[in-house]
Amino acid sequence: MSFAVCHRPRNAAATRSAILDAASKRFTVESYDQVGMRDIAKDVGVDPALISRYFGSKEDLFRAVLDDCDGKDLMEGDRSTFGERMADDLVYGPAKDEDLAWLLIMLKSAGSPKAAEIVQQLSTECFYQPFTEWLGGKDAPIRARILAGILMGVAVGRDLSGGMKLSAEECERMKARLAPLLQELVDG
Amino acid sequence: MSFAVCHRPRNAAATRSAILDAASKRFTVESYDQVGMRDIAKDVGVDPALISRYFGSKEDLFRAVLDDCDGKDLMEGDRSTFGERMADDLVYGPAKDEDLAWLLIMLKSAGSPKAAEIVQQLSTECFYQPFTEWLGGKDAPIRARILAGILMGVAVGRDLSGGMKLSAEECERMKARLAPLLQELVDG
DNA sequence: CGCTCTTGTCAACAGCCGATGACATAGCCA
DNA sequence: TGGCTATGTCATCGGCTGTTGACAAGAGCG
Repeated sequence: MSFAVCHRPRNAAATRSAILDAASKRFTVESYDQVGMRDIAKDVGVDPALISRYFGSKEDLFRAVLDDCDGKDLMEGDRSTFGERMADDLVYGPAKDEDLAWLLIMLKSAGSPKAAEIVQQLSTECFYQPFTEWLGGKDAPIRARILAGILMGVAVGRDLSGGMKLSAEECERMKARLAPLLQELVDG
Repeated sequence: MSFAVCHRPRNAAATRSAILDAASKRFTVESYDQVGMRDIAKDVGVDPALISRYFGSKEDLFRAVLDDCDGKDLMEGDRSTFGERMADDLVYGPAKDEDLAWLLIMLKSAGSPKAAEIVQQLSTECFYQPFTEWLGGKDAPIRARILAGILMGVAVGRDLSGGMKLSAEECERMKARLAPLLQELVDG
């Protein structure tokens, strides 16, 4: 009996990108420590050693992931519906959590000192600064921090309780409370 | 040359409590995965094996810590100054982080599946339920979740950036924005 | 074909962790 | 004093992780 394994065509750039993609997905869902090289490798269908070869170390891979996602997803929609959209993502997510990629990675990696240091180095330039500029107006840096905090915090609460555990009506009420709260911070 | 090491008197209850205390402090500052039995043992001045003996496993120790802190600290002050107090703790902490012990432990442990499961089991009974009752009024469960989320989220943001990195004046402005936001959620 | 560089795999290492069972010692009681 | 139990220590195991160097297989080219 023989199994024909489906090999991807040999292409360094493609597999590199596939690794980056798989790693990104893992890091948004699990903590830095929890994500193993072997997990990512299995996702891509590749030997773990290859990742080390391409990216050097786990830390470097993490850095590459952070460099890769620009964090602009949060700010691409209409300003006037920001609160509504985010409240929806938070309550009914993690369906469209791509918007929150940066925030979720920051969040999940807060536990590990190594990851936290990397995030600390990159978050300002890659996230807070553009987000602050997008916000604009009075106290923009402060509003940015509070907004990011709320989004992360509610996401934590959701994950910890295993999916928000609220009735359909309660979900709507939660959305109804969150949306204006967020929108007010966007508007200044 | 001989060093006279100061041994604590042999007392099971006292050392058990000392271990619990040290573990609690560790778990509020570092993530579940990051805290090692050897660290806690070193804090207390005890062999790591003793912890396993007293508490069974690391998971059981974590459970014991969670059972130990009742989470009532958040609710013991004056309701009308809740927003002010919490905003102060968040911006100028972690000086008085005892108030936030439950929240910080929940937060720090979100990364580890094992810890998250334990938190999930205990958080409702030991934290959310009393907090919700303390809040009272309309949509209390939802307001409790949002409040807990905001407190955790802003704390994450602070830790990640390494201590809020704001000027004295900006800190005051942040407090000024956070306090009413929190208070409004308390008042309903 | 034969050569060579790239792309990927395999086995193994060193380090850390939590947990275990055998051993040592302090303190109490007869 | 002699002994016994509670209390604490030590050495060690098995498992997991990131990383490394040696090896195998594919692809372009003369």
